[in-house]
Amino acid sequence: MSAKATYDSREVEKKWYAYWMEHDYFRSVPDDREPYTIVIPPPNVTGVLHMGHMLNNTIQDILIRKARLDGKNACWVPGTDHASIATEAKVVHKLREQGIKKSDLGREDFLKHAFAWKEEYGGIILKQLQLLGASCDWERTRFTMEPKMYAAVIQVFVKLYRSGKLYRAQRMTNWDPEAQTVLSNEEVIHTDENGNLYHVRYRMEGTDDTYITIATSRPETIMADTALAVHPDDKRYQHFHGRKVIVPLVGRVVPVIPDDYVDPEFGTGALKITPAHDPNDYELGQKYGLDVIDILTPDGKLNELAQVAVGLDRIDARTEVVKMLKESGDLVKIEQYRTKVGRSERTNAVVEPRLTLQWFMKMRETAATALEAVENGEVKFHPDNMVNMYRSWLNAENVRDWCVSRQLWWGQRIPAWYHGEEVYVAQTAEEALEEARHHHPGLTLEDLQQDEDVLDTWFSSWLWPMSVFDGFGEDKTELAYYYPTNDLVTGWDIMFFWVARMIMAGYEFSEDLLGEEFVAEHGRQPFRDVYFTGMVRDEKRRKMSKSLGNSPDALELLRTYGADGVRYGMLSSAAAGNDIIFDAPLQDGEALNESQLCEQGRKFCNKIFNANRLIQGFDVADRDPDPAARLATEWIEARLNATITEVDRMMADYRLSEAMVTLYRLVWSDFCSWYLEAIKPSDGTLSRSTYDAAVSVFERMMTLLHPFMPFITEEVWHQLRHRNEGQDCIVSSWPEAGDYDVELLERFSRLQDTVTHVRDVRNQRGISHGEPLRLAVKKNASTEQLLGGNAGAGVFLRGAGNLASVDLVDGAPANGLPFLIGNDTAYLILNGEVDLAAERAQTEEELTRLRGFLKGVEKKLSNERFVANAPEGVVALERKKQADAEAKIANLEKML
RNA sequence: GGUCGAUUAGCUCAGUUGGUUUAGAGCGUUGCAUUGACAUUGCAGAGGUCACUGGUUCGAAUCCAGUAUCGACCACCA
Repeated sequence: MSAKATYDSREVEKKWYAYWMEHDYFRSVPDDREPYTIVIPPPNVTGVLHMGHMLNNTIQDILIRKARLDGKNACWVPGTDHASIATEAKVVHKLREQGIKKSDLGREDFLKHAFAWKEEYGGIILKQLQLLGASCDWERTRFTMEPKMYAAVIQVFVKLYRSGKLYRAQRMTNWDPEAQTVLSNEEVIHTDENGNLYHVRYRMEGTDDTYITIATSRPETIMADTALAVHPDDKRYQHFHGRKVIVPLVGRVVPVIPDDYVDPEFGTGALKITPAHDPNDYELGQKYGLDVIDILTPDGKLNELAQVAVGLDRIDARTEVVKMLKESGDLVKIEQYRTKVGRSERTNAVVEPRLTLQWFMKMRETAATALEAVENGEVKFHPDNMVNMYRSWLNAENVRDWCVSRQLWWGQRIPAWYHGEEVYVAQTAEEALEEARHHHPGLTLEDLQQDEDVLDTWFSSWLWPMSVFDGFGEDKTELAYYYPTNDLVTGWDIMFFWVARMIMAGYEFSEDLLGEEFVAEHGRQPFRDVYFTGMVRDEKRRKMSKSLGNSPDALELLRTYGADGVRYGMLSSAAAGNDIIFDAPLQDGEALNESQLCEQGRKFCNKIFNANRLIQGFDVADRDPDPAARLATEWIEARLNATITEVDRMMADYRLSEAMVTLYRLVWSDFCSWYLEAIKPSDGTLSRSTYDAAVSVFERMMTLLHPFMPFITEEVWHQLRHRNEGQDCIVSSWPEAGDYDVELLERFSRLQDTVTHVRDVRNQRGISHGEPLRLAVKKNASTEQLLGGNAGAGVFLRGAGNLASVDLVDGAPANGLPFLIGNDTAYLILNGEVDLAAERAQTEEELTRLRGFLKGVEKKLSNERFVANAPEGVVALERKKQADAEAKIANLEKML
């Protein structure tokens, strides 16, 4: 037995993690067992562990450890994502600090820097996951930019191009002027921001004082205006139809177009049309054949076409243009206005609509397939109401083609080679050349120009469940064994980015890779179940993010509460899909928050640790068990089996949080508070059979708890039986739920109620627990069953309630305080006088409550339709309620 | 503007196809307890007309409709 009364998580965690690694317990290779597979949502290679990671990796670890205990071949594949724009932004930033500009470096040198950065910082997060206890197969660690995965991406691009799903087009796209790349719609975050609505007047051509006033939030783009628009029915502006107006500052003459796109209610009812810098205006421009005048440079400055404010950043240009408009008298007024501004998810730069030439993937058909997969249950969502969000993303009206090219260097370079206007898509330059030579026999490699752009990060992530098993390589053994994976655990915020696209990839490629026969048998889906975790938010319900600085230090948390404590804390408030609120630790502890839950987890570890110390401290002798211990042992076995049954059901339904809380109560309340107290011997010596039973129950509880709290359970598991190497909790078996005696559980709970009542009486009357009292129970068939025969019940009551005697009697004893055990009368005999009046009042209060209850039940039973329609069992139950209440009332009345 | 979700004890939340003695947990709170597992503790108590209004049903926290409040997501309103 350890001398310390406090559990030291750090030492234990370090020891067991190293031990598990040494024994290769996380390792998975294909064999005869049923596989159970999870692929990690690969964190950004330069990422640092935050609360969201802790939550979702805890859940994955619980699932994988449970599967391991179930005897499956559990395989959890870890890895990192190259996160093209996020990482490139970081590298650019770092280089800038060193005075190096990305453009001065060139692609190759830049990539050298990027890889150096990756070598230095990449994978820190994976080390941090180990501190959490994550039992990933680390030998399988993958990286989305490693050669094999790079090759898979290229292969897929070529295939999709050849099947006609990829195309290149000039489109209005979201441009990040800081990263100088295009963004997908999903990478743009729209938020409400304060802005101004500028009212600017345009003079009608050929007049001196006829003006039309428009409202715009972007005055700096008026130099790119190529028209004005008004609603055709708007009386105010009908005299402008067919006329031309003059754009202030630049003097361009542009037409006024009537179009019902314009909302006459908004602003002034007149709208400037700037096709180059607004998606809607672009549409209108297309419709009316307007010029597109792009006045912005790729880094968001005004170019020569703007004529004024040239060289200024668009933000500064706005100030300048407003000043100039003021001076020219064309600025009518400025209105305060709250507007949506789109910012880049990664750089936070204000996104500019910009006409660019990009690669797109056709989504309509693919999205329909992916939607179907979830609708028909081939992929199940937990919680299942997430399907609604998924549906709204993927339905034909909302889905748009996926812009897959990015103007970055850190990523898979698009395998397209150009010869003038011609495009050759192939795995390699040589293949592209070969193809090109069909048309131009004399070409050489120098004549072909590879696309400068790389692919969207998600264009590699969507292959993850297949590419981690080298599914695109020659050898399909691994893919055929592990695919489809079982569970995917991720936040709902990347449902479209990632989950949907993996499903698309699964349906798009699995048959190619594995064959018709395989997919007919196993399906095409990349995973069968998706567990959506909630977002971890702070106390103001803001999403935790580094930029807000509102995320607690994950490593500090692990140090303070231990991995088991943190895992407990993360999970205990995290029902699937629900956001969880995580506060920074509070000094006064007034409100419950997540770190308090971690504290609770830490206390739980300590409780387990001390329960083990108690058991280890018992002496054991070969003798008959104490009757109370025998009864308590039968009971705890039944409780354990009942709990396993419950927990099994919860785990199958992905109600992990509930399962853990159920086990918490079993350990703390049932096992420690009731069972251990019941078997605790007065002389410190336990019968062997009781000791063995206690150890056996404890051991099974440790296995049940192991997926949730792996370290403490492994530690105690070993100490309990002084186990040797190789006999380890992590690879033991999940306990089977045996049959249990419901009647026993019910009987024991009546005994517990009796004890509670005795303690309550002591509390109320200030009778110390040390003072023995006597209990007399009215003798009848039911109480004889409860207390007679098996002497254990009486001994148990005597011990737990400190009663000198427990007797079955016929009459009411003197100084007896009557109360009910179930429906039966009992008397607690005090050593002094009994305050009859107070007792009477209490009894009467109880009587009133019971009579009310009985009335309700009787009303129900007197309802003929209830008796006729309700199932037999329910009616019988109501009858029993009625009989019980009547018996209780009769007993109470007699007491009075 | 559209869609989805929430509203249960002071706080944070469970409540699994409507029915098990008239709702559960943790924390907080109140009272009592301290020399051998644990004060990172034990025992006990108080605390809820399940947002509101109607409806369906023999029966509703649970299903339906409406109202109120809050939240999330999507959407091109300059």
